[in-house]
Amino acid sequence: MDDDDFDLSRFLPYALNQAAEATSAGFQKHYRLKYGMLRTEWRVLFHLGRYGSMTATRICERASLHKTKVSRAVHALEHKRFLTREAMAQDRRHETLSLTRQGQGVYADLYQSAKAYDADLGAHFTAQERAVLNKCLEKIAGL
Amino acid sequence: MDDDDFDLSRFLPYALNQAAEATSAGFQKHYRLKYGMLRTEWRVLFHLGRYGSMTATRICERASLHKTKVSRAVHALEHKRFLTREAMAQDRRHETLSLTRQGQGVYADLYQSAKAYDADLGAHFTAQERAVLNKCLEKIAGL
DNA sequence: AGATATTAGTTTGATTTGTAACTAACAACC
DNA sequence: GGTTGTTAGTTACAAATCAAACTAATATCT
Repeated sequence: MDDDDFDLSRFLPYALNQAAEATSAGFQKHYRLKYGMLRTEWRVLFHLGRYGSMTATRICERASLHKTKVSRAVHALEHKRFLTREAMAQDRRHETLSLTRQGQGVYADLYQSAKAYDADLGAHFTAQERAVLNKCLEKIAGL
Repeated sequence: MDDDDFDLSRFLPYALNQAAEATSAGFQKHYRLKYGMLRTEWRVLFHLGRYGSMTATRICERASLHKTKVSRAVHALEHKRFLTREAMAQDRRHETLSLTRQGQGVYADLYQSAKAYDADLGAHFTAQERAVLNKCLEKIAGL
């Protein structure tokens, strides 16, 4: 093909995926090896741990996850006894999900790992670069 | 948990995945609907189209893809008659992969789509932001 | 030459994901 | 009070992915 001004490593969908893969692979060790959790499970756990009890649908919205994915993650976390569910009185279709004591412990642990991992990654950039990066990613995610 | 200085949307593995998801979903339409291709297939096609004939292993290295994924993508592309393979004379384990005329046409088409899509995305940022973003992503991908 | 080790790529079976159809609880309307 | 519609969450089946074992070609070492 004739022009040379387009490099695959600069094509955003590609570059973002490569970067996401690289960082995810690194963080996976923490939740996968130690607790046998999957990516979606970790996300659900984190949402509940960080933002408090909420319903599955709310997690779907917040995390842009499909409800089947969340449904399965919730079952897995329940099976590991990291969370419990309780149907709401006024509308029994809704189930409030809450971390158990154990789940909170796991969250606290992973939360520390996440902070440390993020700090490691952040060390490669200046505060300004980091700010721009965050802003761009936020904007892109909201498209 | 006690501190509030850690937001999930600022945790790099998470933020990168969200951004990658968002952009990938948008671009998928071009190769999936039109040509029935999967993500890995598109990547393989693009590598061959942009950087010329090469062996499967070389694509694995360049794209950080596992060989089974590439193997399947190559079979799929071959079946669609977008590429051909030819064993090298000096070492018949190596197969040189090359796009067919048809494959080149598909590449040319998707290449245009990619450029246009990337330009659309880029319109949301200043040149400087874009430069920082590229630099950061490149650095992260190489960790 | 013959045994052992590497390398390119493929295949297989288990895990994970995606899509779409489904159930159950509620709401609204007549 | 029954039909119709909507929403929360689940289940079932197909498609995609991952890990590990495998085949075949070559290289190495004696």
